[in-house]
Amino acid sequence: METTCEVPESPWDIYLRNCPCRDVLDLLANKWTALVLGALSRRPHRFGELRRAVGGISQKMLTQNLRAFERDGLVTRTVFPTTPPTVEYALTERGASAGTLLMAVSEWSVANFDGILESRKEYDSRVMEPVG
Amino acid sequence: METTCEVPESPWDIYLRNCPCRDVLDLLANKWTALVLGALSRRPHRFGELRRAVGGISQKMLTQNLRAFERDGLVTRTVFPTTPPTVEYALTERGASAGTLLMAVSEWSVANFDGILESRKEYDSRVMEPVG
DNA sequence: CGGGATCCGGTCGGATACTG
DNA sequence: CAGTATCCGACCGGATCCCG
Repeated sequence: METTCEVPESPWDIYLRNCPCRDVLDLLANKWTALVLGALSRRPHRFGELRRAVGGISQKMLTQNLRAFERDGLVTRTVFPTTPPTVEYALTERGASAGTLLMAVSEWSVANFDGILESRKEYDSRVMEPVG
Repeated sequence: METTCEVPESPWDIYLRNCPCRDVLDLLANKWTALVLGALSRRPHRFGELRRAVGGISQKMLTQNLRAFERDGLVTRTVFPTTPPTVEYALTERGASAGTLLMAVSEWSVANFDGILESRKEYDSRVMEPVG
């Protein structure tokens, strides 16, 4: 009874141009993935609830992401036959591990934002000024 | 003289629609970011060397990424006045911490690829078959 | 409420050609 | 070698309308 501890090494090399794993990396490296999985990491959400949690995401993109996540076994979609319909999205075990990883990325973005802003200011003044 | 240990909590909330931190998250959640920073995590690279290390990346995208990384203080760009010119890209401390994070994401993609493929097969047969 | 379908502009990103 | 510049197609993603 272990988790994903026993994956020694796959034959896949993600640095190779046609490695099929790129699909997965592209899914994770998506504009909304980190935020959606991050929100679901806290607790299961209903559709509209999730839409409100992730500020700025459109209904289309949320649907598209959730479908992809469901297909890849990252989230489960449960429909309760109420009126109006209630649909709950929750992370699978696999989705939870991805969520943990990506929440770290989100947190890194927040924690390093101020420093990055300063780097940008310094870079821009270095590149733009001389020519003036 | 501390590193980034003392960042208790920024006033930023990345789940808010107009949070400027989204810029940073978008940079990390880019198609090539994880692979480029991952390659640079091993050791500094010259341009062409890096291009070959990250299979499939075009010269344009590599340049674009490296410029953005340099601007945000993730990599340094060092030019040696040789003929032909030698340019070396290396991670800063900030870039190294981002690289560590993103390498975990790459490794997750590889480690979970097989399981995800099975999920897809099962999902597709469940969704496509019934209608025939 | 939880979507599907469609239209459409903007940007991503590859291919190519040229420079020092 | 290490780029810059340009063209251009693909698709990303928002807005809108509609349905059960």
